[in-house]
Amino acid sequence: MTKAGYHHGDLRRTIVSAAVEAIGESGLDGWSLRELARRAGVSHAAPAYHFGDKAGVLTAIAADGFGLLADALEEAQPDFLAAGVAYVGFAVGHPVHFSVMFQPALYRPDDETLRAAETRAAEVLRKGSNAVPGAAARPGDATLAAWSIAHGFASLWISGALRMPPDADPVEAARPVLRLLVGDHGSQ
Amino acid sequence: MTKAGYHHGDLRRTIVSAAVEAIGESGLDGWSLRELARRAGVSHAAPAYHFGDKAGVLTAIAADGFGLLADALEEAQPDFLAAGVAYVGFAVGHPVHFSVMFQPALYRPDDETLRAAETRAAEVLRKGSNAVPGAAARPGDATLAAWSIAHGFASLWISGALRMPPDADPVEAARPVLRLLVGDHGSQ
DNA sequence: CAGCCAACTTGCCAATGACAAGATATCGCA
DNA sequence: TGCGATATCTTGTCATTGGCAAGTTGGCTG
Repeated sequence: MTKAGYHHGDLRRTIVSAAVEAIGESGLDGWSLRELARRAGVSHAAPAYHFGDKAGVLTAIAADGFGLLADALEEAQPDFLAAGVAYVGFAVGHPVHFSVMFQPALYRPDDETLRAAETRAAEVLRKGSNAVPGAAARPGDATLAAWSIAHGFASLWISGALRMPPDADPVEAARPVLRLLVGDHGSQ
Repeated sequence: MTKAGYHHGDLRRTIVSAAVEAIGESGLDGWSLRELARRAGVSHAAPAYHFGDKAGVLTAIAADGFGLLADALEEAQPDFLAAGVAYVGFAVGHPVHFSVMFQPALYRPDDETLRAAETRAAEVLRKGSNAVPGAAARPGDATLAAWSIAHGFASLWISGALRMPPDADPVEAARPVLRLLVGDHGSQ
């Protein structure tokens, strides 16, 4: 609900973008509110007005992230394998959002905007998880397995633990891996 | 190679323990070198002598973590499902180590001690991964899948994203989930 | 045009990370 | 035993930061 056209225009969004960029460059604790203010050309306390503190900025990033993730997953429906691949694609494409999202200690998990996006993303996962072999017997486990393998692959890729060649395509690398769990059922 | 019996005795280990504890209480950026120094009863600059900076402390934590992980995995050999369960058990039992380990931006990935432990842990994964169905065709993918599902489950559990009841046992919850990938082959 | 309020700014303080220089205890060695 | 070398720790310092309080600006409304 940011009203555009004030002193700066849309400082809120500017700050979030700058934060994502800064974190991408210098890591999760290589940024400061004051640096964001400088980048945006405002005074050192301006960010605090919109976000309160650092956790506020990270809350906004996480909320954006869950929104983007939900979008990506919904677009891949109803092909569940494609949804898994999309999960990895989102994570690798937005590593800062992804990293923040799954460290709730960094932000305010009870934020309203955030929880809405979070719920939306979780729904897509639950809906499509019956494509996993053996899902009928224990549907909860199938959801967990699918979520886990996509999340794990994405996390490991981002962290660099997989030591892939720099030009490797994470999305194409993920597909055969996810297929080992989901099988060749493909859609539905 | 810390020689014990100096002024403090074993400040290096004391600081690492205090850091793990502090991070566990207040999160990854809720601690300071000065706080660790106070807890250990030394001057504010003492930690810097042993670790240089914050990244140095986190490097030590990550190295310890990879060592502990390698121990846990080796103990579970040759049952690959058990190794997966052990992976989750380590992560949930040492969430601070686990979180740090897979955020290389926080520490110095080229540290010697660290790389040794890291390599040892990676070896165990590679060795046992042929228990995954379809592993013969694409052994690399089977390793990735197994690592991903265990890593993903652990990460999601620690982050709280799974919204499990507080008394739930992560290790027992993981077993049927991992079995969906590994199958009932059990050992070797 | 008068007042109101959102959107900033200015000023401030304790805490921190990092560095430099000094102090001290232990150890090797004559 | 004594002495110097060295690892370990302390003291002092400085720029930077997060966060708070209080002031200011500029558009909007009635």
